[in-house]
Amino acid sequence: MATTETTAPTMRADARRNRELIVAAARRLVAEQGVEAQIQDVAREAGVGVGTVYRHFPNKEALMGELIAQCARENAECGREALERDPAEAFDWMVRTSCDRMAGDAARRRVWNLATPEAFAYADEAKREMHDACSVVIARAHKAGALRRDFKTDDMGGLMCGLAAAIDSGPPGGWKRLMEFALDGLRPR
Amino acid sequence: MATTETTAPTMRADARRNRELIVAAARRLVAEQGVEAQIQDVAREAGVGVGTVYRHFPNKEALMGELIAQCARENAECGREALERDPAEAFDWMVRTSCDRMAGDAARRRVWNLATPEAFAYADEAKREMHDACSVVIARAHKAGALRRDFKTDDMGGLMCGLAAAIDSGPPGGWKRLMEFALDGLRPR
Amino acid sequence: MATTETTAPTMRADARRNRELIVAAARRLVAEQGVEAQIQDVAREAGVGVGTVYRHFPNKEALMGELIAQCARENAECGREALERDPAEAFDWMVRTSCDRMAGDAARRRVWNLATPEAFAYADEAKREMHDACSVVIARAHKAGALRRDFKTDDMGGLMCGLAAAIDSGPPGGWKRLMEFALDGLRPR
Amino acid sequence: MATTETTAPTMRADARRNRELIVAAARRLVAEQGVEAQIQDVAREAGVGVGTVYRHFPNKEALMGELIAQCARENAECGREALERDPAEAFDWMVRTSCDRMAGDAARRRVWNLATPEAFAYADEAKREMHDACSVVIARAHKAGALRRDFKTDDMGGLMCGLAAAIDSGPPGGWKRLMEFALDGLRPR
DNA sequence: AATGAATGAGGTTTCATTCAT
DNA sequence: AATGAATGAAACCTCATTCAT
Repeated sequence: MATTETTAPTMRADARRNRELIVAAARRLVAEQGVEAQIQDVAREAGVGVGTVYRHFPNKEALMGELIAQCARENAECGREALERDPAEAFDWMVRTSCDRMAGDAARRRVWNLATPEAFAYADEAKREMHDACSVVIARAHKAGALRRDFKTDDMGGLMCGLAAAIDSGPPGGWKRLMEFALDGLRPR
Repeated sequence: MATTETTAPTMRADARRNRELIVAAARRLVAEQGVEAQIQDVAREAGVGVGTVYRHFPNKEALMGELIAQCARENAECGREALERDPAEAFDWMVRTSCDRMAGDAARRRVWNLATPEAFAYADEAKREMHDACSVVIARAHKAGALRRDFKTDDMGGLMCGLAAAIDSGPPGGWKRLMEFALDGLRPR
Repeated sequence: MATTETTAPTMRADARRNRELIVAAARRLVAEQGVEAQIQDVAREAGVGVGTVYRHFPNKEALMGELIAQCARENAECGREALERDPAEAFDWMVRTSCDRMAGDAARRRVWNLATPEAFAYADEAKREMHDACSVVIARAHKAGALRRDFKTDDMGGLMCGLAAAIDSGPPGGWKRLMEFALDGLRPR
Repeated sequence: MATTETTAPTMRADARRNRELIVAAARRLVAEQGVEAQIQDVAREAGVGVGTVYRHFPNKEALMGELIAQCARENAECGREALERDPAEAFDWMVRTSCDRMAGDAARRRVWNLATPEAFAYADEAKREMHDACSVVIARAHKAGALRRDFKTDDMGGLMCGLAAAIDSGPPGGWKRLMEFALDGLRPR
């Protein structure tokens, strides 16, 4: 489960702590400023030197990639949580919960629309994890007759990116209606 | 009537031509590289000097703002075109047509998710124009019973931003199904 | 004669002046500190901004390459001056004069032993010019019986690099005896 | 008699071994990359941590100084070996052998032209050792009439630096002719 | 004694903007 | 009005050195 991109269990305790501080700091700054956030500021916010950031991430793209990976993992977790619910409602719950969490965390939604392709490459494994988790929820929803059969797992990316963008634009809270419209559109006729 | 953002009729013919060349060049580069496109490159692509770019736009944000304004005006135009259609189908036609055009022109969709708030400020008037055009289409669609009454004009921004993001992510053409799902979701139950 | 690496005659007068100031400043600093000399310092020494250095040279290697090219051209010039002398003495004169000039200008000797291969690549044309000038001097010296026939033009590089290194090490002026020993060794037995 | 620069006999066996591993690693890397070689890489190549490098050498210059000292000692050794030969040929043998060994070991020649004065300061004792060994060979060669009387021990440095530079520049093996020219030049007329 | 994570000054390079020509 | 050379703050990244483990 732990990968090279993830906090390795073999890492020294203080190094692991620093790595987490860095990612958390980056996430906070990306929430405020988008991917324009600067490495110097990330370092200061994390309370470490720039060199420490570069010890953990070879360059800025890699750090952004880790942020994407983290958000992807959180979405995957959201999908896994959904598995404990009634298959007829799990898909809606997953989408609503993901949106709620994106609404409460600007980094979590901005990362999808702002990062470069290179940064995305660093998050490949996490994206697969997210994809896998969603595909189970979607399959069950199909079986329960709660989701249009022509909605495929590959559509999830576009859906969530779209909702992320919708949350970021428009007035606060205005996205909720849009999300419900989308969910309505996804239910079998 | 003419504002600083619009091509002033009092402008010398060659100046107006330069302005148009600059905006067109910027649009081409933004399509390729997003807002990271550099002024220097815009100038070269337009066949003018950087100084000329700055004669027409006080800074980069203003140029991006003009791009946003241009795209907003195109969407407004799309709304006005829709008025010539059956009110029951005009809204869907407007959304489908806008998406088609965004799909064929990366600048037209990226500009919404990448520009800074400052850049958006430069496009205020055009946004109002877009808003006005859409609100007529939406009002007629409501009256024709073709659109949920709880979909408001203010939701258009989020909808279009969301669809723009969906087009940019996911496989080519994959957005079409998502768009239809969204339109389905917007029809009265 | 003018190449892209050379001051182009089409360049604006002030730009050409700046370019020359930059190269001269770089040469002074390389004389003092070797290729470790910093671009910031070169800019300050030249009285221009860093950006101006980078407008004229894409990167540090290119600037060092221009220094190498300049020194190579000066050596070529030295070879051409030698052609006005008695072929029996021209080779010795060329070597002695080049060494004298290297001794009086640390950059002119250090550049050969300190620069990276990438920097050398920028000076290819100038090196060819130097090679061509030397080969004429050498051919005439061979014909005049003033130079061992087994000394080839391709040996010039090693000879001059060796003498440059010898000048830089050892006590001031001590290189002169070494140079004369070398010249003695190059005369036919 | 043992100095801080030399492997102290009081050093623990494993410490002495580490010191040797570090110097050997440094030499390998300097052969490849010159003095630009990084301490981090030296440590990895030696199979120790950076801290261990700094336990043995106060700073990078000191490590480079030890490399210079080592090469100087090897040259001194070469001089001592020459003492077992016919005084009439010993000088030539010493020069040829040193060049051969420099040709086969890039570090052994680069160290002379790339190191800083500070690094050289660390190698003072070894340089004296080299100087002493050479002066005996030279004195005997003078007595045997095999070497110009105006070639002094102090010229050895310049000669060897020059030959090192000549080996490094020019085509592989091309230096041999140059070296023989130089030796010819050093024989009494 | 050894390790390697952390530091941060300092390096190269970029690019929005200004201004002399 | 147009040009493009010049500017320099600020970005990213490196690496010799220190220090907690």
